Amino acid sequence: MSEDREVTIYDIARYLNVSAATVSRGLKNNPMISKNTRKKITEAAKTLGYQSNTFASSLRSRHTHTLGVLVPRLNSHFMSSVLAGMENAANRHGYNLIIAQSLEDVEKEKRNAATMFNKRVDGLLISLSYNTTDIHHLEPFFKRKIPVVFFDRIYPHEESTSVGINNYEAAYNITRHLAEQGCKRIMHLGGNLLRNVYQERLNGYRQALRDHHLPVSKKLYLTSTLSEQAGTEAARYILDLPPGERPDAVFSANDTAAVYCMLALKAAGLRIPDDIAFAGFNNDPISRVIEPNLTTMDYSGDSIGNTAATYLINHLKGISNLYTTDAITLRAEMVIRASSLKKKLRE
Amino acid sequence: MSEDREVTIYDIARYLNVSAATVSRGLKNNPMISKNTRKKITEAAKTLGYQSNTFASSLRSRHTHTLGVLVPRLNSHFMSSVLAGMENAANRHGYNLIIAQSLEDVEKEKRNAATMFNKRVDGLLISLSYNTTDIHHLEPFFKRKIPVVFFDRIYPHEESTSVGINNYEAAYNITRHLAEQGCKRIMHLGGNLLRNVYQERLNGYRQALRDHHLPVSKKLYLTSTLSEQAGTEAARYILDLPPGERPDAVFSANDTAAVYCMLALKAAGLRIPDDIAFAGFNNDPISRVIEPNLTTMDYSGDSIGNTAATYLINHLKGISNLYTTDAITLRAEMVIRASSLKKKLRE
DNA sequence: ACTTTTTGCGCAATCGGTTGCGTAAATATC
DNA sequence: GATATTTACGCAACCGATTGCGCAAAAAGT
Repeated sequence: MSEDREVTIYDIARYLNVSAATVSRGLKNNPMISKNTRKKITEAAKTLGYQSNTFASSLRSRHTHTLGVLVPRLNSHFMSSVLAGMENAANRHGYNLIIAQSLEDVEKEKRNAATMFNKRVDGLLISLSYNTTDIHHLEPFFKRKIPVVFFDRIYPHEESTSVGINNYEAAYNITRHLAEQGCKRIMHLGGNLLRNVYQERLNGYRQALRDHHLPVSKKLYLTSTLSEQAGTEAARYILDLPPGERPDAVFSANDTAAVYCMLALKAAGLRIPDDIAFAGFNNDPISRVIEPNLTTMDYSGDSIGNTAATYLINHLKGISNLYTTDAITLRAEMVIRASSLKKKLRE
Repeated sequence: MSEDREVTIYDIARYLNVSAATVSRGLKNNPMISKNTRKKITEAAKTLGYQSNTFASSLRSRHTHTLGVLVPRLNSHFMSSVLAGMENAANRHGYNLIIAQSLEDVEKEKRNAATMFNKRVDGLLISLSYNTTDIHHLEPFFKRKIPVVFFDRIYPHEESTSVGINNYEAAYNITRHLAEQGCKRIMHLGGNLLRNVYQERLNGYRQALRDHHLPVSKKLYLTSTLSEQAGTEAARYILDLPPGERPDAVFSANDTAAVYCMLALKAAGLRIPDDIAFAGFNNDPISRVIEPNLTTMDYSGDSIGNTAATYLINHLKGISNLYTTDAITLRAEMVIRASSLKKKLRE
């Protein structure tokens, strides 16, 4: 009952007068063992209260059924959805997640990558920190052929796959939407260009402006961390602009900055969308609470997480091959809400 | 360089002409080994590209430096803050987190608890699912003296500690605040009473009503999952009430339900707070975006996570003893915002 | 009845560190 | 200079499961 020793396969073996090898095989339902013996083993395991020791197993079999997940921050709506999706997929396939956050710091990212490696995760799911410039720290994984899947904030690498959305197209479409609403001076709140997602959104935004013969001005482009504070500061920036140079629309690379910018502008008396239209990115819960509701890009963190994890697991199981796939692009959908619908087009 | 074998302590041992035991001790900075040898070992480890194998180590040393975290859902603002806090504390102390979600399902919670046990986590941090009625599934942990810390949704157990806030008091205070604003018919949107947090909030709410000689009516109490939809439905319920029986204030056990209830009521033409005041719980980001801003209970998920993890780790390190502490109660602070400030008291 | 194939299981090495105990050399003690 | 103590390290037995190989018994084939 409450012994202090662990119950091992040897105990089961002794109990049933078979060898530990047989028990080991029996527990894994190896067809090499007769159905009868297998049943006896499973029963004995239950009555003895056997609990398999995962690392004894891992040590020998050289896989851990564990995936490493390395993210910039855990506490954003998007990221927690991603994690939820990953956990779901992993759990469904009998994998576990060991999760760490870099807090946007390369050094911590490196340390975390090292621990993950030492823990011998079967695969790595990673979204890069703000200021990661190279991925030398992932070399150990590549060397040992431990599959790496990038998601959201990706880094092109020939031995790994990335999962995300078409940020260029999404940004292009959302900017075009603003243009079609009659906006002439469309501003962009962007993030760190080291990260593909922000670079691509900027590119899409710019191209859409050019295609609609709208000004691509440095005054209409701000780069920041896209935090609440950054949103508020962007509002300040806009209000300080000479009236003639003020944007009549803002496309923010995330919802947080958009919403806090809106709040500040509203407080200053600007009307949204009539004085200034708004569009965000992420479809964060706050985008459905702010008034007017925020037009945004909806792409499910859940499916990104799910897809990335499932894909990684399929590779591990040999069902698919990660090395032949460069990128998986998920659908992103524009959700048009009141914040970008100019009156003249409404009626 | 790119060999396929792993670099082990034996390789280092051979390289330096010492024994593997010495290498093992040297790598852990065991003072039994001379400083000189230790330095040589660390250097050799670096040049050979040695990476420790965590489970070989865990197998023998019987601890994994890994904490299991079992939560209902990953993707809520509160929970992701908790996780961020835990990850921080764990990382700081050299521990890792393996995280799983029960999706509010006891069965999944049981399965997850079992895997965590099999992975031999050094400790368990758990917040119970919606419909967990007992904690038999945690017995293996108690039996093997693996420390368990409950957080937020706790379960009294003499061999484990819980970390949370004083829900009774918080609910009492927030209800009193509404009463002091002159609200006479205060409604409560509550959660499943199986979970202490909701039971205690209900108790606090009721006691405050009694103390202020306000009606404690079943009509003014709704229990739900506190989801967005539940919030909207609560609004429907309120609107369907005969005008004389309508509440003039709502205290919701979370912000999500409060906000979606507010949105629906506003859409129906009610004015907040004049027709109906509102208070929530959690200080979720949406509470600062909804108009009017929502009065709520602020308690930091981050500190709950941090405290719970730190406490567990200190126990593991022998710094403190978990078995002597029953509960750790963190501070919760009422944040009064416009949603609960009645005009007459404003001026 | 005799060979061939299949089935069911055991032997023993192995995965990569950890650690109690033993011991030789170096240093201290008197 | 002999004994006591300390320092620094090696030996070898683990930790608990996995797995290639071998072998006997049972089943199938002729």
